Amino acid sequence: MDTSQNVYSKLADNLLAWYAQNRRALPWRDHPDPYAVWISEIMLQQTRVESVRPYFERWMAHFPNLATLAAASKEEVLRLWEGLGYYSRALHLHRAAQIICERYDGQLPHSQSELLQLPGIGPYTAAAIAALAFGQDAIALDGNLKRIFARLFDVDTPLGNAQTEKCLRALTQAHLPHGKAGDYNQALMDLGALVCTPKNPQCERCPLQQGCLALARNTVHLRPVRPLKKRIPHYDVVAAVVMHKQHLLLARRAEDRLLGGLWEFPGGKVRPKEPFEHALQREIREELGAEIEVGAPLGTYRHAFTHFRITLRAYLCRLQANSPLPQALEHTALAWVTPTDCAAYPMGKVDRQIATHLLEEGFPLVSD
DNA sequence: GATGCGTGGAT
DNA sequence: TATCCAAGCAT
Repeated sequence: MDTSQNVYSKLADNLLAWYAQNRRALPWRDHPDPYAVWISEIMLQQTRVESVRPYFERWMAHFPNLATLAAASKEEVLRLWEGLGYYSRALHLHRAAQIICERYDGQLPHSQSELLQLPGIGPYTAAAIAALAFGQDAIALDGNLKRIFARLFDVDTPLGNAQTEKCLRALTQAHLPHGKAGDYNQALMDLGALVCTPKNPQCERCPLQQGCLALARNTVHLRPVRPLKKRIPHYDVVAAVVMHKQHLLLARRAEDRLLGGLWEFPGGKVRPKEPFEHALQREIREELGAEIEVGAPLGTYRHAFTHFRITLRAYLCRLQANSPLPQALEHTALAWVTPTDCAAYPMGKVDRQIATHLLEEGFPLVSD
C-alpha cells in the first residue's frame, strides 16, 4: 500500500478528467520535442495563445530545430519575432540556442537548475520545460494557476506579494498528481483560459466548482486580488525620415533598451513646451551628430506601450548642406535604405507603419 | 523588491 | 476612448 502523497487528490482527478475531454488543440502540442516546448513557452510569456499561434507555426517552419536557430542571424530572428513584443525574448532565445549547442551538444538540459542558467529562462519556464518536455514533477506557476488557486482557496492577499506567491505555490504543489505534472499544468492553463477566466468566469461549467471557496462565498470576481496599478504617462515623440541621395536613414536600437535590436526612424521625446521641429533637430544632433532641415509632416501615430503612451509625429527631413554624415552615437548601427528594403529590417509597430506608409504612398522624390 | 519591457483583443 | 490584461524575465 502506498502511503505517500502519491494519491491523487479529488481536485486533480476532476481536473484531469475535464482535461481529457476539453484540452485545446494547440500547434505546440503536436510537437513532442523539448525544443518546441521551449519555443512555445517563451512566446507565451505575457502573450495570448491566439497571438502566438501563427508566430509559432512560422518559427518552426523557419527554425525547425535548435541548430538552425543557433546558426541564424539576430536580424533573421528579430524579423520572425516582429510584432510579438518583448523583443529581448527573441535575443535571449537566440543566445540560449548558441549556448546549448556549445555546452550541451545541442540538447536542452533536463534539470531546472541548468535550465535556469540559460538566458530568458526563469522559474516559470524552467518548471514548464521540466514538466511538459521531461515529465518531471514541477509546478509551472503562471497567471492561470495563480488565478485558479486564488479562487479555489479564496486567497485575499494581493498577487506579487511574497507571502501570496508562497501560499499559491504550496497549494498547487499539494494537489500535484505525481508523474502527471505535464497534464496537471496544462489542464490548469486550459481551465484558466477556457473556464476560470479573469472576467466572466464560467463557474457553472467548472469541474472544480464543488471545492471552490470563492464561488461559495461569492468572491470569484474579487479574486485574485491585483496589486495597485500606477498611472501611465504620455509623451510626445518625434521621428525623422532623413532623406539623402535617394535613400532614407534607419538606425538600430541598443539591445538592452525598449525595442532593443530593432530598427527605427531616429528621433526622441519632445521636452515640455518644446516645438516639435526643434525637438527633432535636437535629437538628431544628440543621437547622430548631424544637422537636419525638418520638412513635411508624414503622419501622427498614437501607440501604447506597457508603461507609457506616445503620440509620435514623423517628418520628412534632409541633411543640412554643411552637416556631417550621421553616426551611430547611441545606436548600434545605421543603414541607408529604400522603402522596399525596409521589409528586411525588423521594426516595432509604429516604425513599421511609417515604413509601410512610405512604400504605399510612394517615396518622395527629393533631389539633393 | 521595484521597475522596465510590446502588442492586440475584450470590455 | 480608456482600461485591463495574457503561459515572466532581467536587472
